[in-house]
Parts: sequence; C-alpha cells; structure tokens
Amino acid sequence: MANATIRDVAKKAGVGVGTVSRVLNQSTAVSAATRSKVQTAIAELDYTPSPIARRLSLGRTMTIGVIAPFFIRPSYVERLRGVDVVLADSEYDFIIYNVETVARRDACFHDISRQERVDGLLIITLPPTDEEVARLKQANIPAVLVDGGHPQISHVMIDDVAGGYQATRHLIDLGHRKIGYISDLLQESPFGFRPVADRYQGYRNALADAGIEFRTEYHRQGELSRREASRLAHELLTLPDPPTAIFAYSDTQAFGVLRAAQNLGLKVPEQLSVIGYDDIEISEFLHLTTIRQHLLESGQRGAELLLAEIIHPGPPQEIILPTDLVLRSTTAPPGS
Amino acid sequence: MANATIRDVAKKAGVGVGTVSRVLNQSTAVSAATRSKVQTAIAELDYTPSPIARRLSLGRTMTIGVIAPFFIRPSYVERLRGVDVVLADSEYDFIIYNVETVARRDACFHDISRQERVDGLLIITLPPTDEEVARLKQANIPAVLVDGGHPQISHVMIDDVAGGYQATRHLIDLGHRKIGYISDLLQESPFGFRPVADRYQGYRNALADAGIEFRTEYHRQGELSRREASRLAHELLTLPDPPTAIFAYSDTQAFGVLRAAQNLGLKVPEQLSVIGYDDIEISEFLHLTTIRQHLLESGQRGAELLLAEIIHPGPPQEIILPTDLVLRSTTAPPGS
DNA sequence: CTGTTAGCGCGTTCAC
DNA sequence: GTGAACGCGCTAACAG
Repeated sequence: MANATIRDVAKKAGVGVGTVSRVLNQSTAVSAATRSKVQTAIAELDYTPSPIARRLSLGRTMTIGVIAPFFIRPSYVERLRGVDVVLADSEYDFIIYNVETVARRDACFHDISRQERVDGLLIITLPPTDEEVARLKQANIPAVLVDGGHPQISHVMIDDVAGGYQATRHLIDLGHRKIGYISDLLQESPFGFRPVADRYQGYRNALADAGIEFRTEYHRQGELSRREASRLAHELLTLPDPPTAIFAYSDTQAFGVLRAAQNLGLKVPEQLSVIGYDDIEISEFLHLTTIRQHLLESGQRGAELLLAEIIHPGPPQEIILPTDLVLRSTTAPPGS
Repeated sequence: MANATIRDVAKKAGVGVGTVSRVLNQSTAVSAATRSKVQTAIAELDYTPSPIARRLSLGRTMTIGVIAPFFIRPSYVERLRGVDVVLADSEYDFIIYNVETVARRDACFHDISRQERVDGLLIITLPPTDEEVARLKQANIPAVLVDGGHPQISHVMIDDVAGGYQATRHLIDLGHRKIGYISDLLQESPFGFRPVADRYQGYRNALADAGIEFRTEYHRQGELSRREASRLAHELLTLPDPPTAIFAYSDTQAFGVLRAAQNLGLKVPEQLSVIGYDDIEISEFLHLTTIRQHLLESGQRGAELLLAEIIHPGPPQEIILPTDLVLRSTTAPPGS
C-alpha cells in the first residue's frame, strides 16, 4: 500500500486538491463543513504530505546545514546539542557537515553555495573567508556563525578576551605575579581560530592592567595535546625564574601542566597554581579550576538567530556570551 | 541570477532535456560529440542539478536517518563519526534524530515510518520493539542496528559478553578471587540496553569458568554516574570481606571506584585493582586499565551495511566486533 | 542515438 | 468558498 497522496484525500473527501492544501496550510478561507470533511479523510487515509514534494513546490528545502569540526573536540558536541534543542522543535531538519580538513571545508562551502541544499547555514568555529561570505550573500543563503565573528554575518561568540582576562585576573588576585601561559599555536591554527588570539589578548590585558610586565619566556605555544602541553610546562617550570602559576588555553592542556608538575615533584596548588579553560567533563573530577563557556547556549542562540533570519532577513546581529570562573582546587596564593 | 535549470542547459547546448539528463547520469547512450557540447554548456552555466527535484522524480530521498541518544555520552559521538566517514563519501546526506527520552524515541519512529523522509535508518543503541520493526518492514524502509541486536534486522554489535568476560578474566589471571562488579541498573535501563545484561553475563561466565562462586553482595547496581559508583564502591570496600578487585561497567564508574578507594586510603593497584570499560579519552591520562570497544568501526560497518541493503535488500546480517584489553596501571596481583 | 512528453506530489493563481 | 490547471526541476518511457 503506497502512501496516500493529496489527490486521494481530495477524492475521498469529494473536494479538489486545492482545498485539501488549504486546510493543510491553515488557510482560513475554508468553510467549517468542508474542513472537517477533509480532516476526516486525512485521518482515515493516515495521510501525511510528502516533504520532498512540498520542498520542490515551495522552493525551500526545509533543512538547515550545520558545518563544524565536530569530532575534534567534545565542546563541539555540546554546541551541536544546543542547536538540536532549538531545531528539534522547529519544522526544520538539519544535516551535519563534518569538516576536519581545510580541503573539505572548502569543498563544503563550494557545494552548499551552488546547490540548493539548505535554507540556512550554521557555521561553528570555522571563520569563512571574505570570498566565501560574498558567495553566501550572492547565493542568498542566510548564515550565522557560532564561536566566530564576521562583520557581515550574524554571530554569537563567547567573549574569549574576557575569559582569558578572567583566568589571568584570578591568578593575579591570588597574589601571583609570575604567570605563565600555554596556548595553542597563534599563527598556524589550521582554520585561523579566533579564540586563540583572543584568550591571549585577555592574558596580556590582565597583566597590563595589573602593572605586570609581560615576559616572552613565560608564553609557550604548541599543538593542542596533553603531551605537548606537558613538555611546554616542563620548559616553563625549569626556567631559572619559573612562574608560580600557569594558565592553559584548554583543560586538556592544563592536564598536561598538571602532569609536568607531578613529574617535577611540585605540589598543586601549594607550589604551582593551574587554571584551564573549557570545563570539560573530567575537569570536575580532577578538581581543576577553569573557565566555563556557555556552549550549549551558544548553539541555541545561534540556531534561534538563524531561524529568525530565515523568516525576515535583517542586518547582522551580534550576541556575546560571558564566561564563568569555576573555582576548584588547583589554584591558591603562591607559596601557600 | 536564479540558478540554471536543466532546461537552460538543454537550450544552450541545443539539445533536449533528456539528453542532458543522460549525460548527468552517466548513461552510455550518448555520442561523444553531443556529450561534450552538453558538458561545456553545464560548465558555462555553472549548473548543478537540484537535489530536491531529483528526489521527487526518483522517489528516493537520498538521505539516511541516524537515530541515537548521542549527547548522553561521548561514545555515541565516536560511533557517529564512523557513520560520517562512510556517508560523507556517498551521495547520501544524513540527518540526526537525537533521542534522549522514550517519548521522543516513539515519536521519532512513528514519524519516520509514516513519512517518506529517509531511504534508510541507522539505529544506534536503541533497540526497537517488535512492533516498530514490523512497521519499518511494512513501510519498506531498510534499517540496521548499531550496538543492538534484533533477529530480523541487520546489526553490528560489540561482543559485550566477551568484553565482560575479558575484564573479569584479566582480574582472575592476576590472581584475584574476590571480584566485585559495579554495573548500570540491570532492570530499569530506560531503553532496555543490551550491553548491561551482556557484560554482567560475561562477568558471571568468567567467574563460573574459573570455579569462583558468585557472591550477590559483590554485585552492585546503580545509576550511571561517577558519584553513585563511588557510593557503591564504598559499600563494597567496607564489607566485612571486601573484594580485592572491582570491575566497573564503564570508565566513568571506574573513576568513582578510584575516588572511593582514595577516600578509604586504599592504594591502587597494590590494595585494590580496578578495571573499567569504554576507554574514553581521559582514561589514558588516569592510567586506567580498561576494555576498549571499536566504536568508530562499528559506526562505519553499520553505515556500510545499510548502504548495501538499500541497493539490494537481503537477509539480515550480523557483524560482531571484538573488544580489546587495554593494560594500564590500575590492575595488579592482589596484595602486591 | 536523441527529442518529446508524461508524471513525481504539492502549492498557488484564476476563474467560477 | 472552491475546483481546475499550471509549474517547481528532474527522470524515464516512448517515439523517431
């Protein structure tokens, strides 16, 4: 038994297909009598309109694309979850474009802007180039950025400058003056992630505001892994005048710092304070003081923005989400 | 400038739309001359066929649905990633149905089997009821289960009985005779997860094979959280005759056990051996001995199975993936 | 080999 | 208020 079509319903109800379509779409111009006739016919046939036919006719795909490097890190999943929360209750489906390489990212953008696959695009973390933005505009497909900014596109970002400031400031407030920073590679980040530069900026600002001079040797950059962070921390801690506190760009890296301290026999937080960034799941277990981002919320807000923009296009909006300091047991006054 | 249609291409190339369609679909019955004419026209117009129109005409949606409780635990993300690996290179899109409650799961199944939304369904972890299976069969939509089994549906499962056996056996081989097991709730698992029963069975089998009597008081069940596991472990370890080793249903719970041991001043692995299950990211950092599942591969194999089944439907297949023992530093001979 | 035509299922004028 | 006809862009079957 093939699925019933709108024609079957029309026939069964003794009306035209136009009328059926009208009751389906809440058009008011239908008499109560015929409306109920149609509705019972629909019920009897267990009829559901075909989404694909609907899309073709409407010229809208009713799906929104989410493009992101989801599987690199858990935080993307959390953002995606926020997106899901919003979209699940909408009439939109969403399809995921997982992008783990620059090549694939380009292919993805190219594809999307040419084909009519999505009604809107949610771009997580991967800042589009000006050219890509232009192409999206021209193809007239609404887009919003989550965790990334662009003057011509609506975006919701986390205030990473403030987050970096907050972390550093916390250390300063505890009395630290010698504060190391271990970050992701500032230059070579594959997609040019903004947060890398922003958190660093926050670190610098906090130092400056407190009248603490920035020391080049206290800033180490490396690939985003625990192992590498551990190596970097070891360098920092074996300096002639080592820092008494270390701020790590991510919790993962903070764990590397913890490991290095352990290897050197340094007690945390008595002899070394450590603060991370992200508040991933395991951080609570390890009592890591860290900066929490409102990841789920950022996904939600992004999806809401996009939905709104699909309805009425407007000027680019900007939403900035704050960060929270999560106080646990890896930070304390120096030499306590 | 609206996107070019097949008609525009036909006109520009001076041929009929049928011919254009033929070169698009690799039909061999086209002369080299006209084919190249068409291809240049396509290139000049930057033409891409409309997926939606194609779908309507074909009667296929070219998308496959993936339904799973993704965001509850990281392991789902890993499976999903495997799915993505396979589907990204296919012509299928995939859309995710995130299911976190039984109600939503039912709604999801209902929806999918009625509407023509997907060409195939990948169901992760959520075993469908017989009625749901029947409905899928009737709606003629291919489905495969990942991390779940059903006699009438192709599935790829991880051999959790063997995994539970492997974990327990490892402890026995080290010389332990008093082995506790902390598991998820056997009865009340919301969706009736199979792994819960299977790992328990593996535990029992290993015990039996080694001639060790099962002791009820050594088996504790509780909700899947570190906190609860910690509480349970505390109970176990304060028994008059406490176990010398504990097998935990998940790494998360194993961390709870570790915490309990720490609180009681028990040295791991000298005074207590602990083995987990999953090998989540942080486990390596914490040196947890555990059982690793081939999660990504299970997603891949599932997607491959589904794709194959969409092409030629056949009898249900079964793929069983082994588990690996990952030896680290939380297990040792008793009293070592 | 290739042009033409009839659907795919629905939304939407346009007359009645 | 309501039915009939047309079009969305493409594929497939049928002539030629």
